[in-house]
Amino acid sequence: MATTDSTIRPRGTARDRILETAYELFSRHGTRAVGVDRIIAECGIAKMTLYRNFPSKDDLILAFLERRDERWTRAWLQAEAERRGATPAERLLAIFDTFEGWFAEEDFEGCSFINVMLEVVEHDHPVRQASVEHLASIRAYVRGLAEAAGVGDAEGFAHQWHILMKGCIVAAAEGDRRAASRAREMGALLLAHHGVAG
Amino acid sequence: MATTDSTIRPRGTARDRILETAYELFSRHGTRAVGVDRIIAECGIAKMTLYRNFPSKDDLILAFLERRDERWTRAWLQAEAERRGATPAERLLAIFDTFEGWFAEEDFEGCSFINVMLEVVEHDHPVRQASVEHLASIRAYVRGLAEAAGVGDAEGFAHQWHILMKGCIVAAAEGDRRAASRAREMGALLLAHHGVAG
DNA sequence: ACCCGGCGAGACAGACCGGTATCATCGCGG
DNA sequence: CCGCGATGATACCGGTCTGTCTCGCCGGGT
Repeated sequence: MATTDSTIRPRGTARDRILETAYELFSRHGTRAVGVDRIIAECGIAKMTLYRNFPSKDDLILAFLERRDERWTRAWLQAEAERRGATPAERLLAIFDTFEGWFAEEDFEGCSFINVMLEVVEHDHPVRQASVEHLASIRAYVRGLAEAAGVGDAEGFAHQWHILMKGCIVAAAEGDRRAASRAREMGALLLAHHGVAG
Repeated sequence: MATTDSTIRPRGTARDRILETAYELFSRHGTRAVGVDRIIAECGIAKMTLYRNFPSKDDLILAFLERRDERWTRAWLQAEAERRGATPAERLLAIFDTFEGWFAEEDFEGCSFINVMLEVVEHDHPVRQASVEHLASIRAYVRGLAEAAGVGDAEGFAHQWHILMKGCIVAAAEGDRRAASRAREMGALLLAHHGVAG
């Protein structure tokens, strides 16, 4: 193998430790509020090591968004939806059941894709574009479920479902602890409107 | 009158010119992206004059949010809803018709209350709290319309309606130009579910 | 044995930020 | 006519940010 785990390094490569720390800090406090100095201080790594692995802070943010997609979107949200629901319609509604527990967490951090998209004001900035693309990939998952549920206009349905998701996430950030069930109720109405049995 | 308009000052008091410039810049580019240096440069006013009228930048942001409430929420959104709709239910739906034109604007700036709330991470920061309160005042207006429309749980209805509003604003920021009509359709479903004739 | 590359530590540069201090000027009221 | 308060212009201060540079260490392959 290339590298053994018996090295002095506590866990994984330097790059991975940096990305792991950045993930924690960026997701909890935002990418603008966290500086590179804090990241290197909290994972005990040299600044040059960070800049050798990531040419700029923006590149680190892009890697963070990618990891957020892997963990939050796929390994958590999609996995929970599939675990909780058997049919496509059940899985769509299970998204909001999953959100309910998420919103109740002590340190609810919100949706990083929305947060980053809104805090980067330049319309053609790569970090903003990446956030928009990651949001689109969430919507693509919803669209897949809608198609499997037999919804006619799956694309339009996915956009509407995503509006419910984003709206209740913002409401939760605002302090509404029942935002998930409120959105779920509207989701059920939307499913019924498309002739899907709830 | 206290002051004549024949003074050298082009328009209004210094405080008002500062707030006017800050309103334009903050609403279009965000409060963090715009520094006080840019504000004073663009309205041709001395820095000390700004700090004599507003003790700190945060105070200026609070005044900006107040003006945003006056202009955007009351003078624009509520006025448009009342102009376009005759009945409470029509006025609720007219919110999304009004949004449609807003989203289509070249320099669509999004909802400043959402933007500021999400960019200020400290939970007890006065600027964040003010944003949350301004959002609540929008919801209170929706609640009033819901009560007038004869909705049973007007408070819960208002929270749901507000989720649709916030969700489609975020979707519009993402680039979805049909976000308003998508939300309007769900609004009609919600009204029908509460037994209100659409 | 030796060197070399990755690494930690920290100083440093250059830019920008919010906020303060100074000084000349100008309008207006007494 | 004189003085005073508000203003404009500008320099300045301390802090923070991203990103660069240097130095010394250490471990592993040849």
